[in-house]
Amino acid sequence: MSESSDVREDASTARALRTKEDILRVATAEFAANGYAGARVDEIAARTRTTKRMIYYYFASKESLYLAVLERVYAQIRQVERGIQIGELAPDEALRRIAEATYDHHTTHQAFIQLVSIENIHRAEHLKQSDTILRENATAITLLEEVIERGVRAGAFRDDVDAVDVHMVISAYACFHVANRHTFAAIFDRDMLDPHLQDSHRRLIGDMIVATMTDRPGARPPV
Amino acid sequence: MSESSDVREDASTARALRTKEDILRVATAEFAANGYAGARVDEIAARTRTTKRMIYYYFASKESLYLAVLERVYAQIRQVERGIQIGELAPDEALRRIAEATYDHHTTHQAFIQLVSIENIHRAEHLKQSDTILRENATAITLLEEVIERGVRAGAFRDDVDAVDVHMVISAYACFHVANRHTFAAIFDRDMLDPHLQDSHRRLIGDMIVATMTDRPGARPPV
DNA sequence: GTTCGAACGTACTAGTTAGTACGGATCGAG
DNA sequence: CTCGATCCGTACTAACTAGTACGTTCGAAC
Repeated sequence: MSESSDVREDASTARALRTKEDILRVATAEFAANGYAGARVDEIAARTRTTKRMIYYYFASKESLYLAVLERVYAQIRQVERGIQIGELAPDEALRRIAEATYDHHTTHQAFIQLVSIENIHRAEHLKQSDTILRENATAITLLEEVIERGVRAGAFRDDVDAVDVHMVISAYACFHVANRHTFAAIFDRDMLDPHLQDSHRRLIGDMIVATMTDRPGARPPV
Repeated sequence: MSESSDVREDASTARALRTKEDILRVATAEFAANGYAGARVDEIAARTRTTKRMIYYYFASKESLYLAVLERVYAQIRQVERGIQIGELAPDEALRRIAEATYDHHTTHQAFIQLVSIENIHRAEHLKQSDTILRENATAITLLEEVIERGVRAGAFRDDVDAVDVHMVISAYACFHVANRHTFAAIFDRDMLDPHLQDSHRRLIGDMIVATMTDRPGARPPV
């Protein structure tokens, strides 16, 4: 019985999965583009190949749909973070690689950054409901901890800046490029995501984090 | 006629100004807390000492009110930027002072950062309507240009990072503390605005920008 | 071929929200 | 006093939007 039921479910589930994925893809774009309150369930439905009824069939409510969208994009960045290979790199080059991987992820996943901005406007009240995100998404830190530990032990890195601080600095830089792109471009007439600037901007965050960690503040000669 | 009318207007205007300021103050908090679409005009009205009718009397529409709020907070940061005194400071110390002033402004004006985030979600479409903001708010750059020029001429600063880049780095760091506070705290269990961290976080952005500008990338010995 | 449950579509509702019609208060001017 | 302009409050509406009632299709199992 369970076998036959599984077979039927497998077939149904395949269609259902496609439908759900279709909804999530469209919903991600709609929420990212308009915010939680500004997003329209009718608009999401219109852009899928299914109907609003199906959205509520699979996701129960606008809020649950939003949460599913959030978990999906956080799962994607977890994948990227786990895929960073630092191998035998020296601590400074490892830091640079981590910074560049974060920069590349954020600039190529703009919906993620927009959703994080939106979530912060709402004081992370939805994100706090997701055990998965809270449990799994701090893993970026363990890699950084190991690298920094190596650098400090070798006497190359300052020891008063920890892994969470470094992650904060890198994230801040990469997030800003995407999150504040439009106001920055309007006021300073420079598109931070202009492909012509991409290489130098990727290099800059590496320079910054390495220069900061290898510098001895106070021991520098005056300019 | 114009004189008497002015006198009457002065009296009326005083009351009117108080009412308008009251509305703007409350609207700033409401928009910052809930986003543009999530903000409720009725809620703003309820929190002022006046009524919804007055909001439409003075500001015509929800969108115009939002724009007025935006212009007000941008005017405030202009004031702070113009008040930064670098006097005879050496370029590196001047950079540090500018970074710390930006950091202090952003951490003490969280509504400003939230409104900028919201405005970016909406692709800066409202901000682009404000000639004042577009014309006046790039002035932060001129001070930085002068300082960097001095540092480069003295051979102390690298010359491939310009004033807009430096402003971007400083803003990114300061904005992130406020804008992403809630998701960061939820995931990494660290409140970036914790008063106990304030001093070291203020120092870190100074360290970073000075270390980056005084460093010669590539000329550093390997770790 | 009938049954059963999962997947789906149409048409609707209840509640909310931006915006307004209309009338009233206030106050200086003449 | 009373006129007129500015300032203000109450009560309403038109439009929108999340969510649902109800019916249909489809495919596998027996």
